[in-house]
Amino acid sequence: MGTVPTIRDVARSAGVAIGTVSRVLNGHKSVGDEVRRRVLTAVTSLGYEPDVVAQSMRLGVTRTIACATRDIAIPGLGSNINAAEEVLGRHGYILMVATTEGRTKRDLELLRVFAQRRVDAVFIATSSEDDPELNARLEQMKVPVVLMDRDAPDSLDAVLTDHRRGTREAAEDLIGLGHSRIALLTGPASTRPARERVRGFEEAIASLGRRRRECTVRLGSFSAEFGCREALALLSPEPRPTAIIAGGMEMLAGVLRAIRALALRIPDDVSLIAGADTDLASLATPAITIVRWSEADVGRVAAELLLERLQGRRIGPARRIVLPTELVIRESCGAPR
Amino acid sequence: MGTVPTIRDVARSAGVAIGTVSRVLNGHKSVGDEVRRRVLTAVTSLGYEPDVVAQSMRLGVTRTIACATRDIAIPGLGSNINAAEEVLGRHGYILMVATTEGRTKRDLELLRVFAQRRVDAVFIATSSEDDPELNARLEQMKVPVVLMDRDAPDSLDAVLTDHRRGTREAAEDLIGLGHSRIALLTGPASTRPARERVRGFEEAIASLGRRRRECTVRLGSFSAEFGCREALALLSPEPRPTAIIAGGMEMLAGVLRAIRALALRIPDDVSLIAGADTDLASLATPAITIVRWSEADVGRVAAELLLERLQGRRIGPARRIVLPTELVIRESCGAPR
DNA sequence: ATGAAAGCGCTAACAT
DNA sequence: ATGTTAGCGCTTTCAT
Repeated sequence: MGTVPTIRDVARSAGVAIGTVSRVLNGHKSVGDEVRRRVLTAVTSLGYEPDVVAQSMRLGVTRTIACATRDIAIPGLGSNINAAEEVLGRHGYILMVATTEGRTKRDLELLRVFAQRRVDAVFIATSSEDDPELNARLEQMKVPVVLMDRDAPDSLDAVLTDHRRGTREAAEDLIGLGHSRIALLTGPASTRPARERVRGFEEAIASLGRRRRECTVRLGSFSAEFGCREALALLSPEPRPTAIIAGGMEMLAGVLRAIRALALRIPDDVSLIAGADTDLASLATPAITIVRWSEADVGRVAAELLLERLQGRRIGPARRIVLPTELVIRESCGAPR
Repeated sequence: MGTVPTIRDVARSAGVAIGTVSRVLNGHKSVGDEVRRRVLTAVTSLGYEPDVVAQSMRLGVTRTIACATRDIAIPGLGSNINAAEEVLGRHGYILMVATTEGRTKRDLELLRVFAQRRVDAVFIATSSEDDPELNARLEQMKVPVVLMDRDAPDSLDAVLTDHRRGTREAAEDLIGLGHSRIALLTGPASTRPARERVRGFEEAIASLGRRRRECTVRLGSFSAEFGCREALALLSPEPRPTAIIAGGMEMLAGVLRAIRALALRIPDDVSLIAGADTDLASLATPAITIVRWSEADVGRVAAELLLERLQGRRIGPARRIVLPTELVIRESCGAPR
């Protein structure tokens, strides 16, 4: 038999009706011991595996969850997806992943693909929070959606990180050290992490009074390239910032490259605080002070929110869960010269 | 209408038969312009999205590809999956991902899940290549399988990396510098990358003559923890190795931690060469000499092999594609003291 | 306790 | 050019 066996083959081989096979496989009580045994024997001898596609069709659920992010290779995102996959997997769900490359068009395209594939839920870090069409489509989804580090549209569940507090504490630390020419580099204003970082930054530099004008904010992209380019532009001409906050998971590498290229010393020439706890941050010389949070927790919590919705344990309005950040002081900050 | 519209709803709304709707949607020529227009209007006004589950059931293909690896958060693996997802996505396939945590039991479990879900193909970096049951199941898969950096069972397509050459060149470089007490740290012998590194290493140290006995090989795990533990054990007692090759993508971080903990200097006290090109390797102080290869290429090539099989462009025997490595000399190696 | 049959949404073969 | 229908593999309702 060169073909994949179906429930019908099992039934024939066991000499029972297909309904009975189904009952055995799904653990229904009302099946005779002798019949059950025969069915199970047939199953193993044929190497039968139930067709999940057919089950999905019949049951109306796919036990599949979709996940869309900018790029899986970004340090923290792997941990995030890993963690989510782990809890989802324990409940029989499987993860479908796709990347958006930060293009809103691609978000829209993926939402459509996910709908067509009848996934049971989606979690997504959208490319932009202020695209009206994307927001509308997000709200029109027929399945639960959990936003990761995004808070619009606000009708959806979201798992957030307290970047505002993290950045505020980072800036306060720098100010405490005597800095006033501080630069914040982060992603596009259309994403919450960037906006929140700016808010936290502004809250902190308010204490600088009129000297706060010496501070700079550069928004644009979370990429290392952006970090490198902007740091280069910022640090080349005098007077240059005496401290930089690299607000994003990938950005540290870029900023570090710029600092090396200019042969600047940390923290003597420039103090540096990075977002995200990576091997690079902890093992760079000097070790880099960071705003730490757990992307694995984000993934885990997102998966749990999803499960609550899927299991009907929760039907109320959207929830937002804000996960904490922590400033980890290392050796990359000192007093300005 | 609170429910998801089906092709039947579209047909009713457009006043045609469902077969006609199907034909319009699938771009068959023999449909009148007027009718086509009516159908399309109905589709958009109802917000109809074809049910891919039903299509899969009917057509017998899911346009879904499964991917199993130890851990998505490992630096290179994200790039690998990213690249694969990108080429697969262009052809209408979507990726399902799952992690094995390096446990063979989990590989087996996933193979079964993938079979039940009727994925069209799978690519996998197995946890072990010498588990007879796993190998048997791999060969029994009814769909194309591509191995990533594994070469058993040999009836399957595989995309490999030339770790042997990479490690040989690394060791030769070290020997050229005057080292003879060289240690190689890498993963379990049940995986090809570890075995190949050992081969390359032994080829290189053969030139050492009887002094080759001073060299050490430690196999066990690709994890940073293993790297740290082994490096600690190796470097603590005298006489210690004068050079270490960290053979794995995650291992550099662990070895670096150990070296820091022992307050050793690179390259004065110990020379170091790492596998995989990470931000950490290029931005550490001193910058770390590495064996470079492209995980993104591995993912891309694997995806292309899969597509060839899926599109029937290839039916022959298994192919193995070996991707090159390159030794990138930086500042972490010097003459032994 | 078990069998028979309907039906999930779709495509393609067969009619007309 | 378009309508009708079988059937993909399964679960579940309805009989018996």
